[in-house]
Amino acid sequence: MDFTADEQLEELCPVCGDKVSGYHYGLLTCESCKGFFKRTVQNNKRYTCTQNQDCGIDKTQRKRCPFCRFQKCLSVGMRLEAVRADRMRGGRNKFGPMYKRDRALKQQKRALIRASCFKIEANPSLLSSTQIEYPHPGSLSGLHPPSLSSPEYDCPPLCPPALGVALQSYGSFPAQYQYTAPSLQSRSIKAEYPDAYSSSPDSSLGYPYPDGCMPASPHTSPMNPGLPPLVLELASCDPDEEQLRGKICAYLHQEQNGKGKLEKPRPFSLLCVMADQTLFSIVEWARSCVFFKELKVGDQMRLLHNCWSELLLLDHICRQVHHGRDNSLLLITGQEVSISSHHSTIISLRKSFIVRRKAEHVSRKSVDRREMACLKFLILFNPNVKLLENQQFVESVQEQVNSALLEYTLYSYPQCLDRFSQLILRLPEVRSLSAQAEDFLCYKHLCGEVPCNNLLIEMLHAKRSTAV
DNA sequence: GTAGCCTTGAAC
DNA sequence: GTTCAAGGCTAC
Repeated sequence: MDFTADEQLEELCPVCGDKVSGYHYGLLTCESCKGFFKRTVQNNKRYTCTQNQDCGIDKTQRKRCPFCRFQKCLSVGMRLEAVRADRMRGGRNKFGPMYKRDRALKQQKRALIRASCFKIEANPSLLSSTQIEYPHPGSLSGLHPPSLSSPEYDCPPLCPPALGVALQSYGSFPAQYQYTAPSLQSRSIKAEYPDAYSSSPDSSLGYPYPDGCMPASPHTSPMNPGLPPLVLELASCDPDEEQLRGKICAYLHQEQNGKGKLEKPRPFSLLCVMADQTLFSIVEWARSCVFFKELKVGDQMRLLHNCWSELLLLDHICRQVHHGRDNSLLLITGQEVSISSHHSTIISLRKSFIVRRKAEHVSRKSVDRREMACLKFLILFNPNVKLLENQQFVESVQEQVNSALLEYTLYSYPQCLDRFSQLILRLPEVRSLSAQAEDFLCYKHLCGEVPCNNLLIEMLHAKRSTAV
Protein backbone atom coordinates (compact mmCIF):
# COMPACT_ATOMS: atom_id res chain seq x y z
CA MET A 1 0.00 0.00 0.00
CA ASP A 2 1.33 3.36 -0.94
CA PHE A 3 0.46 6.16 1.44
CA THR A 4 1.41 9.71 0.68
CA ALA A 5 2.01 12.53 3.10
CA ASP A 6 -1.15 14.16 1.73
CA GLU A 7 -3.21 11.29 3.05
CA GLN A 8 -1.86 11.89 6.52
CA LEU A 9 -2.74 15.55 6.27
CA GLU A 10 -6.32 14.68 5.43
CA GLU A 11 -6.76 13.91 9.11
CA LEU A 12 -8.68 16.31 11.28
CA CYS A 13 -7.33 18.23 14.23
CA PRO A 14 -8.33 16.35 17.40
CA VAL A 15 -8.94 19.67 19.14
CA CYS A 16 -11.13 21.58 16.69
CA GLY A 17 -11.59 19.37 13.65
CA ASP A 18 -9.79 21.75 11.29
CA LYS A 19 -7.32 20.48 8.71
CA VAL A 20 -4.14 19.08 10.18
CA SER A 21 -0.90 20.82 9.19
CA GLY A 22 1.59 18.39 10.76
CA TYR A 23 2.82 17.15 14.11
CA HIS A 24 2.81 19.89 16.69
CA TYR A 25 3.63 19.47 20.38
CA GLY A 26 3.13 15.74 20.39
CA LEU A 27 0.40 15.03 17.87
CA LEU A 28 -1.16 15.95 14.56
CA THR A 29 -3.01 19.26 14.92
CA CYS A 30 -4.04 22.22 12.82
CA GLU A 31 -1.97 25.37 12.49
CA SER A 32 -4.27 27.48 14.64
CA CYS A 33 -4.33 25.07 17.58
CA LYS A 34 -0.57 24.78 17.32
CA GLY A 35 -0.30 28.57 17.59
CA PHE A 36 -2.88 28.75 20.35
CA PHE A 37 -1.10 26.10 22.40
CA LYS A 38 2.25 27.81 21.91
CA ARG A 39 0.94 31.25 22.91
CA THR A 40 -0.82 29.85 25.95
CA VAL A 41 2.18 27.98 27.28
CA GLN A 42 4.87 30.53 26.35
CA ASN A 43 2.95 33.42 27.84
CA ASN A 44 1.69 31.39 30.82
CA LYS A 45 -1.89 32.38 30.05
CA ARG A 46 -4.67 31.65 32.53
CA TYR A 47 -8.16 31.50 31.17
CA THR A 48 -11.53 31.12 32.80
CA CYS A 49 -14.68 29.58 31.43
CA THR A 50 -17.92 31.53 31.73
CA GLN A 51 -19.97 28.38 31.21
CA ASN A 52 -19.58 24.94 32.80
CA GLN A 53 -16.08 24.17 31.56
CA ASP A 54 -17.53 21.86 28.94
CA CYS A 55 -17.81 24.15 25.91
CA GLY A 56 -17.79 22.41 22.57
CA ILE A 57 -14.66 23.15 20.59
CA ASP A 58 -14.87 23.06 16.81
CA LYS A 59 -13.50 25.07 13.95
CA THR A 60 -16.11 27.79 14.26
CA GLN A 61 -16.37 27.91 18.07
CA ARG A 62 -12.72 27.49 19.01
CA LYS A 63 -12.19 31.20 19.68
CA ARG A 64 -15.11 31.44 22.10
CA CYS A 65 -13.62 29.72 25.13
CA PRO A 66 -9.83 29.53 25.36
CA PHE A 67 -10.13 27.77 28.73
CA CYS A 68 -11.99 24.82 27.25
CA ARG A 69 -9.84 24.92 24.13
CA PHE A 70 -6.68 24.60 26.19
CA GLN A 71 -8.24 21.87 28.32
CA LYS A 72 -9.03 20.02 25.14
CA CYS A 73 -5.49 20.50 23.85
CA LEU A 74 -4.22 18.80 26.99
CA SER A 75 -6.85 16.09 27.06
CA VAL A 76 -6.12 15.00 23.50
CA GLY A 77 -2.44 14.77 24.39
CA MET A 78 -0.64 17.98 23.38
CA ARG A 79 2.64 18.10 25.29
CA LEU A 80 3.55 21.10 27.40
CA GLU A 81 7.19 20.06 27.45
CA ALA A 82 7.40 20.34 23.65
CA VAL A 83 7.13 24.13 24.00
CA ARG A 84 10.71 25.23 24.37
CA ALA A 85 11.52 27.19 27.46
CA ASP A 86 14.52 28.81 25.77
CA ARG A 87 12.52 29.60 22.62
CA MET A 88 15.27 28.13 20.48
CA ARG A 89 14.21 27.97 16.86
CA GLY A 90 14.57 25.15 14.40
CA GLY A 91 15.98 21.69 14.85
CA ARG A 92 14.27 18.61 16.16
CA ASN A 93 13.26 17.55 19.63
CA LYS A 94 13.02 14.23 21.45
CA PHE A 95 9.55 13.59 19.98
CA GLY A 96 11.01 12.80 16.57
CA PRO A 97 11.02 9.02 17.09
CA MET A 98 7.53 9.19 18.59
CA TYR A 99 6.19 10.96 15.50
CA LYS A 100 7.89 8.35 13.36
CA ARG A 101 6.29 5.48 15.29
CA ASP A 102 2.93 7.21 15.16
CA ARG A 103 3.21 7.61 11.41
CA ALA A 104 4.10 3.95 11.00
CA LEU A 105 1.20 2.86 13.22
CA LYS A 106 -1.26 5.03 11.34
CA GLN A 107 -0.04 3.66 8.05
CA GLN A 108 -0.38 0.12 9.34
CA LYS A 109 -3.91 0.83 10.55
CA ARG A 110 -4.94 2.19 7.17
CA ALA A 111 -3.43 -0.77 5.39
CA LEU A 112 -5.21 -3.25 7.65
CA ILE A 113 -8.54 -1.46 7.49
CA ARG A 114 -8.29 -1.26 3.72
CA ALA A 115 -7.32 -4.89 3.54
CA SER A 116 -10.37 -5.82 5.64
CA CYS A 117 -12.67 -3.75 3.44
CA PHE A 118 -11.20 -5.34 0.37
CA LYS A 119 -11.78 -8.82 1.74
CA ILE A 120 -15.39 -8.01 2.57
CA GLU A 121 -15.98 -6.47 -0.86
CA ALA A 122 -14.42 -9.50 -2.47
CA ASN A 123 -16.85 -11.76 -0.56
CA PRO A 124 -20.21 -9.99 -0.86
CA SER A 125 -21.96 -13.18 0.23
CA LEU A 126 -20.60 -12.55 3.69
CA LEU A 127 -22.68 -9.42 3.94
CA SER A 128 -25.98 -10.68 2.63
CA SER A 129 -28.35 -12.70 4.70
CA THR A 130 -28.40 -16.27 3.50
CA GLN A 131 -31.75 -17.32 2.12
CA ILE A 132 -32.82 -20.54 3.70
CA GLU A 133 -36.05 -22.45 3.51
CA TYR A 134 -37.93 -23.94 6.37
CA PRO A 135 -40.48 -26.73 6.03
CA HIS A 136 -43.60 -24.67 6.50
CA PRO A 137 -46.30 -23.42 4.18
CA GLY A 138 -45.72 -20.00 2.67
CA SER A 139 -42.59 -18.11 1.96
CA LEU A 140 -40.40 -16.54 4.61
CA SER A 141 -38.86 -14.07 2.23
CA GLY A 142 -42.01 -12.00 2.13
CA LEU A 143 -42.78 -12.48 5.77
CA HIS A 144 -44.29 -9.55 7.59
CA PRO A 145 -44.94 -9.34 11.28
CA PRO A 146 -47.29 -12.23 11.79
CA SER A 147 -50.90 -11.64 12.61
CA LEU A 148 -51.36 -11.76 16.33
CA SER A 149 -55.12 -12.15 16.22
CA SER A 150 -54.84 -15.89 16.56
CA PRO A 151 -55.90 -17.25 19.91
CA GLU A 152 -52.54 -19.02 19.96
CA TYR A 153 -50.99 -15.72 20.90
CA ASP A 154 -52.18 -14.17 24.07
CA CYS A 155 -50.18 -10.99 23.68
CA PRO A 156 -52.03 -7.92 22.38
CA PRO A 157 -51.94 -7.00 18.68
CA LEU A 158 -49.25 -4.49 19.43
CA CYS A 159 -46.79 -5.90 21.89
CA PRO A 160 -46.04 -3.62 24.84
CA PRO A 161 -43.01 -1.50 24.06
CA ALA A 162 -40.91 -3.38 26.57
CA LEU A 163 -37.61 -2.17 25.13
CA GLY A 164 -38.73 1.45 25.04
CA VAL A 165 -39.97 1.27 28.62
CA ALA A 166 -36.79 -0.47 29.71
CA LEU A 167 -34.65 2.19 28.09
CA GLN A 168 -36.76 5.19 29.03
CA SER A 169 -37.30 4.26 32.65
CA TYR A 170 -33.67 4.92 33.39
CA GLY A 171 -33.85 8.51 32.21
CA SER A 172 -30.99 10.35 30.60
CA PHE A 173 -27.35 9.70 31.22
CA PRO A 174 -25.39 12.92 31.21
CA ALA A 175 -22.03 11.30 31.75
CA GLN A 176 -19.75 11.76 28.79
CA TYR A 177 -17.01 9.44 27.77
CA GLN A 178 -13.63 11.00 27.41
CA TYR A 179 -10.09 10.03 27.98
CA THR A 180 -9.20 10.96 31.50
CA ALA A 181 -6.69 13.72 31.33
CA PRO A 182 -4.74 14.71 34.40
CA SER A 183 -6.06 18.01 35.70
CA LEU A 184 -3.87 21.04 35.44
CA GLN A 185 -3.65 21.26 39.18
CA SER A 186 -2.23 17.79 39.51
CA ARG A 187 0.72 18.35 37.20
CA SER A 188 4.24 19.11 38.25
CA ILE A 189 6.95 20.39 35.97
CA LYS A 190 8.98 18.58 33.34
CA ALA A 191 10.09 20.75 30.47
CA GLU A 192 11.65 19.73 27.18
CA TYR A 193 15.07 20.45 28.64
CA PRO A 194 14.59 19.33 32.23
CA ASP A 195 18.16 20.07 33.24
CA ALA A 196 17.56 23.74 32.76
CA TYR A 197 14.89 23.61 35.46
CA SER A 198 16.46 21.22 37.91
CA SER A 199 16.80 23.90 40.54
CA SER A 200 13.11 24.57 40.72
CA PRO A 201 10.10 22.32 40.89
CA ASP A 202 8.22 24.83 38.81
CA SER A 203 9.21 26.06 35.43
CA SER A 204 8.76 29.47 33.98
CA LEU A 205 6.30 27.82 31.66
CA GLY A 206 3.99 27.49 34.59
CA TYR A 207 2.22 24.27 33.56
CA PRO A 208 3.34 21.43 35.78
CA TYR A 209 3.47 17.67 35.07
CA PRO A 210 3.15 14.67 37.38
CA ASP A 211 6.32 14.07 39.38
CA GLY A 212 9.15 12.85 37.26
CA CYS A 213 7.05 11.53 34.46
CA MET A 214 5.59 12.63 31.20
CA PRO A 215 1.85 12.74 30.76
CA ALA A 216 0.51 9.43 29.53
CA SER A 217 -0.47 9.23 25.93
CA PRO A 218 -4.26 9.33 25.60
CA HIS A 219 -3.98 6.13 23.60
CA THR A 220 -2.42 3.99 26.30
CA SER A 221 -3.47 3.09 29.80
CA PRO A 222 -1.29 4.13 32.74
CA MET A 223 -2.12 0.85 34.53
CA ASN A 224 -1.50 -1.30 31.46
CA PRO A 225 1.01 0.59 29.34
CA GLY A 226 0.45 -0.22 25.69
CA LEU A 227 -3.17 -1.24 26.11
CA PRO A 228 -5.61 1.26 24.65
CA PRO A 229 -7.71 2.56 27.59
CA LEU A 230 -10.82 2.45 25.43
CA VAL A 231 -10.52 -1.33 25.11
CA LEU A 232 -10.22 -1.66 28.88
CA GLU A 233 -13.20 0.63 29.32
CA LEU A 234 -15.32 -1.42 26.91
CA ALA A 235 -14.32 -4.68 28.57
CA SER A 236 -15.19 -3.26 31.98
CA CYS A 237 -18.78 -2.79 30.79
CA ASP A 238 -19.27 -6.54 30.41
CA PRO A 239 -21.79 -8.02 32.84
CA ASP A 240 -20.76 -10.62 35.39
CA GLU A 241 -21.52 -14.01 33.80
CA GLU A 242 -21.99 -15.78 37.16
CA GLN A 243 -24.43 -13.16 38.38
CA LEU A 244 -26.37 -13.37 35.14
CA ARG A 245 -26.47 -17.17 35.34
CA GLY A 246 -27.88 -16.97 38.86
CA LYS A 247 -30.53 -14.47 37.80
CA ILE A 248 -31.68 -16.52 34.84
CA CYS A 249 -31.72 -19.79 36.78
CA ALA A 250 -33.80 -18.13 39.50
CA TYR A 251 -36.17 -16.80 36.87
CA LEU A 252 -36.56 -20.23 35.24
CA HIS A 253 -37.25 -21.86 38.62
CA GLN A 254 -39.84 -19.24 39.41
CA GLU A 255 -41.50 -19.71 36.01
CA GLN A 256 -41.58 -23.44 36.44
CA ASN A 257 -43.00 -23.26 39.95
CA GLY A 258 -45.71 -20.92 38.68
CA LYS A 259 -46.79 -23.35 35.97
CA GLY A 260 -46.85 -26.35 38.25
CA LYS A 261 -44.59 -29.33 38.29
CA LEU A 262 -46.88 -31.51 36.16
CA GLU A 263 -46.49 -29.31 33.11
CA LYS A 264 -43.16 -30.21 31.56
CA PRO A 265 -41.75 -27.33 29.50
CA ARG A 266 -40.73 -27.99 25.93
CA PRO A 267 -36.98 -27.65 25.31
CA PHE A 268 -37.43 -25.02 22.62
CA SER A 269 -39.68 -23.03 24.86
CA LEU A 270 -37.04 -23.16 27.60
CA LEU A 271 -34.38 -21.99 25.16
CA CYS A 272 -36.60 -19.08 24.19
CA VAL A 273 -36.99 -18.05 27.82
CA MET A 274 -33.21 -18.23 28.26
CA ALA A 275 -32.62 -16.23 25.11
CA ASP A 276 -35.26 -13.74 26.20
CA GLN A 277 -33.62 -13.25 29.58
CA THR A 278 -30.20 -12.99 27.96
CA LEU A 279 -31.62 -10.35 25.66
CA PHE A 280 -32.81 -8.39 28.68
CA SER A 281 -29.28 -8.55 30.05
CA ILE A 282 -27.94 -7.32 26.70
CA VAL A 283 -30.30 -4.33 26.82
CA GLU A 284 -29.18 -3.76 30.40
CA TRP A 285 -25.54 -3.95 29.28
CA ALA A 286 -26.11 -1.51 26.42
CA ARG A 287 -27.95 1.09 28.45
CA SER A 288 -25.22 1.20 31.07
CA CYS A 289 -22.20 1.23 28.81
CA VAL A 290 -20.12 4.13 27.59
CA PHE A 291 -21.18 5.95 24.42
CA PHE A 292 -24.57 4.25 24.28
CA LYS A 293 -25.95 6.10 27.27
CA GLU A 294 -25.12 9.38 25.58
CA LEU A 295 -27.59 8.64 22.81
CA LYS A 296 -31.24 9.62 22.90
CA VAL A 297 -33.67 6.80 23.66
CA GLY A 298 -34.91 6.84 20.06
CA ASP A 299 -31.43 6.15 18.69
CA GLN A 300 -30.77 3.58 21.41
CA MET A 301 -33.88 1.69 20.31
CA ARG A 302 -32.97 1.92 16.64
CA LEU A 303 -29.52 0.50 17.29
CA LEU A 304 -30.77 -2.31 19.49
CA HIS A 305 -33.61 -3.22 17.13
CA ASN A 306 -31.03 -3.54 14.39
CA CYS A 307 -28.51 -5.76 16.12
CA TRP A 308 -30.21 -7.62 18.98
CA SER A 309 -29.93 -10.99 17.28
CA GLU A 310 -26.27 -10.44 16.41
CA LEU A 311 -25.49 -9.54 20.01
CA LEU A 312 -27.43 -12.54 21.25
CA LEU A 313 -25.59 -14.80 18.84
CA LEU A 314 -22.21 -13.31 19.71
CA ASP A 315 -22.96 -13.82 23.39
CA HIS A 316 -23.74 -17.46 22.64
CA ILE A 317 -20.63 -17.91 20.50
CA CYS A 318 -18.48 -16.28 23.15
CA ARG A 319 -19.70 -18.87 25.66
CA GLN A 320 -19.03 -21.70 23.20
CA VAL A 321 -15.54 -20.43 22.36
CA HIS A 322 -14.61 -20.65 26.00
CA HIS A 323 -16.52 -23.91 26.44
CA GLY A 324 -14.40 -25.31 23.64
CA ARG A 325 -16.23 -28.60 22.95
CA ASP A 326 -17.37 -29.45 19.46
CA ASN A 327 -20.06 -31.93 20.42
CA SER A 328 -21.91 -29.90 22.99
CA LEU A 329 -23.21 -26.43 23.70
CA LEU A 330 -22.94 -24.61 26.98
CA LEU A 331 -26.14 -22.78 27.91
CA ILE A 332 -26.29 -19.60 29.94
CA THR A 333 -27.67 -21.69 32.82
CA GLY A 334 -24.44 -23.69 32.91
CA GLN A 335 -26.11 -26.78 31.42
CA GLU A 336 -24.33 -28.70 28.68
CA VAL A 337 -26.42 -29.87 25.74
CA SER A 338 -25.12 -32.37 23.22
CA ILE A 339 -25.52 -31.34 19.60
CA SER A 340 -25.73 -33.20 16.34
CA SER A 341 -24.16 -32.54 12.98
CA HIS A 342 -27.03 -30.37 11.75
CA HIS A 343 -25.73 -27.63 14.01
CA SER A 344 -22.62 -27.54 11.90
CA THR A 345 -23.11 -23.86 11.00
CA ILE A 346 -22.66 -22.70 14.54
CA ILE A 347 -19.78 -25.10 15.07
CA SER A 348 -17.96 -23.78 12.04
CA LEU A 349 -18.56 -20.21 13.13
CA ARG A 350 -17.24 -21.05 16.55
CA LYS A 351 -14.18 -22.53 14.94
CA SER A 352 -13.67 -19.39 12.92
CA PHE A 353 -13.52 -17.49 16.18
CA ILE A 354 -10.47 -19.49 17.10
CA VAL A 355 -7.71 -17.44 15.52
CA ARG A 356 -4.73 -19.49 14.56
CA ARG A 357 -1.39 -18.14 15.52
CA LYS A 358 0.78 -17.98 12.48
CA ALA A 359 4.02 -18.23 14.37
CA GLU A 360 2.88 -21.07 16.57
CA HIS A 361 1.40 -23.70 14.33
CA VAL A 362 0.39 -25.98 17.14
CA SER A 363 -1.13 -23.68 19.71
CA ARG A 364 -4.32 -21.74 19.16
CA LYS A 365 -5.39 -18.48 20.58
CA SER A 366 -9.07 -17.76 21.02
CA VAL A 367 -10.64 -14.37 20.75
CA ASP A 368 -10.08 -12.85 24.14
CA ARG A 369 -12.60 -11.13 26.38
CA ARG A 370 -11.43 -7.64 25.44
CA GLU A 371 -11.64 -8.34 21.74
CA MET A 372 -15.11 -9.76 22.23
CA ALA A 373 -16.14 -6.58 24.07
CA CYS A 374 -14.93 -4.49 21.12
CA LEU A 375 -16.79 -6.67 18.64
CA LYS A 376 -20.00 -6.18 20.63
CA PHE A 377 -19.57 -2.41 20.38
CA LEU A 378 -18.82 -2.63 16.66
CA ILE A 379 -22.05 -4.55 16.17
CA LEU A 380 -24.08 -2.18 18.34
CA PHE A 381 -22.76 1.07 16.86
CA ASN A 382 -23.81 0.58 13.27
CA PRO A 383 -23.98 3.97 11.51
CA ASN A 384 -25.92 2.41 8.63
CA VAL A 385 -29.03 2.06 10.76
CA LYS A 386 -31.79 4.16 9.22
CA LEU A 387 -33.22 7.32 10.78
CA LEU A 388 -30.51 7.77 13.37
CA GLU A 389 -30.64 11.26 14.87
CA ASN A 390 -26.99 11.23 15.82
CA GLN A 391 -25.53 9.19 13.01
CA GLN A 392 -22.24 11.09 13.15
CA PHE A 393 -21.71 10.13 16.79
CA VAL A 394 -22.42 6.48 16.05
CA GLU A 395 -19.94 6.61 13.20
CA SER A 396 -17.27 8.20 15.36
CA VAL A 397 -17.76 5.55 18.07
CA GLN A 398 -17.37 2.84 15.47
CA GLU A 399 -14.16 4.45 14.23
CA GLN A 400 -12.78 4.84 17.74
CA VAL A 401 -13.53 1.23 18.63
CA ASN A 402 -12.06 0.01 15.35
CA SER A 403 -8.93 1.98 15.99
CA ALA A 404 -8.63 0.86 19.62
CA LEU A 405 -9.18 -2.78 18.67
CA LEU A 406 -6.50 -2.58 16.00
CA GLU A 407 -4.08 -1.00 18.42
CA TYR A 408 -4.92 -3.64 21.02
CA THR A 409 -4.39 -6.58 18.65
CA LEU A 410 -1.10 -5.16 17.39
CA TYR A 411 0.11 -4.67 20.95
CA SER A 412 -1.22 -7.91 22.46
CA TYR A 413 -0.61 -10.23 19.52
CA PRO A 414 2.37 -8.74 17.67
CA GLN A 415 3.11 -12.12 16.09
CA CYS A 416 -0.27 -12.13 14.37
CA LEU A 417 -0.50 -8.97 12.28
CA ASP A 418 -3.72 -9.92 10.52
CA ARG A 419 -5.57 -10.65 13.74
CA PHE A 420 -7.57 -7.41 13.50
CA SER A 421 -8.78 -8.14 9.98
CA GLN A 422 -9.54 -11.74 10.96
CA LEU A 423 -11.72 -10.46 13.81
CA ILE A 424 -13.51 -7.90 11.65
CA LEU A 425 -14.21 -10.55 9.04
CA ARG A 426 -16.17 -12.53 11.63
CA LEU A 427 -18.79 -9.77 11.85
CA PRO A 428 -20.45 -10.40 8.46
CA GLU A 429 -20.59 -14.09 9.38
CA VAL A 430 -22.34 -13.26 12.64
CA ARG A 431 -24.74 -11.01 10.74
CA SER A 432 -25.53 -13.68 8.23
CA LEU A 433 -26.09 -16.37 10.83
CA SER A 434 -28.17 -14.09 13.04
CA ALA A 435 -30.42 -13.37 10.05
CA GLN A 436 -30.94 -17.12 9.67
CA ALA A 437 -31.70 -17.37 13.36
CA GLU A 438 -34.26 -14.57 13.08
CA ASP A 439 -35.96 -16.33 10.17
CA PHE A 440 -36.05 -19.52 12.17
CA LEU A 441 -37.48 -17.73 15.21
CA CYS A 442 -40.13 -16.16 13.00
CA TYR A 443 -41.06 -19.57 11.68
CA LYS A 444 -41.27 -20.98 15.19
CA HIS A 445 -43.36 -17.99 16.19
CA LEU A 446 -45.81 -18.74 13.41
CA CYS A 447 -45.98 -22.33 14.60
CA GLY A 448 -46.89 -21.02 18.05
CA GLU A 449 -43.82 -22.45 19.71
CA VAL A 450 -42.38 -19.20 21.05
CA PRO A 451 -43.66 -18.16 24.47
CA CYS A 452 -45.74 -14.99 24.49
CA ASN A 453 -44.89 -11.58 25.95
CA ASN A 454 -41.43 -12.21 24.74
CA LEU A 455 -38.82 -9.50 24.13
CA LEU A 456 -37.43 -11.64 21.31
CA ILE A 457 -40.68 -11.32 19.40
CA GLU A 458 -40.97 -7.61 20.07
CA MET A 459 -37.50 -7.11 18.66
CA LEU A 460 -38.28 -9.31 15.70
CA HIS A 461 -41.37 -7.24 14.86
CA ALA A 462 -39.56 -3.96 15.34
CA LYS A 463 -36.66 -4.98 13.14
CA ARG A 464 -38.81 -6.31 10.34
CA SER A 465 -40.98 -3.21 10.26
CA THR A 466 -37.97 -0.85 10.23
CA ALA A 467 -35.37 -2.99 8.50
CA VAL A 468 -31.94 -1.46 7.73
C1' DG B 1 -5.74 37.36 20.35
C1' DT B 2 -5.95 34.63 16.14
C1' DA B 3 -4.13 32.09 12.41
C1' DG B 4 -1.63 31.68 8.10
C1' DC B 5 2.79 31.94 6.38
C1' DC B 6 7.88 32.34 7.10
C1' DT B 7 12.44 31.17 9.11
C1' DT B 8 15.34 28.18 11.47
C1' DG B 9 18.31 24.26 12.39
C1' DA B 10 19.04 19.37 14.25
C1' DA B 11 18.28 14.88 12.54
C1' DC B 12 18.30 12.06 8.80
C1' DG C 1 20.75 18.41 0.74
C1' DT C 2 16.22 17.45 2.55
C1' DT C 3 12.84 17.18 6.01
C1' DC C 4 9.76 19.02 9.28
C1' DA C 5 8.57 20.64 13.86
C1' DA C 6 9.95 24.18 16.47
C1' DG C 7 9.53 29.65 17.07
C1' DG C 8 8.64 34.26 14.73
C1' DC C 9 6.13 37.64 12.08
C1' DT C 10 2.18 40.13 10.85
C1' DA C 11 -2.43 41.19 8.65
C1' DC C 12 -6.62 40.85 10.45
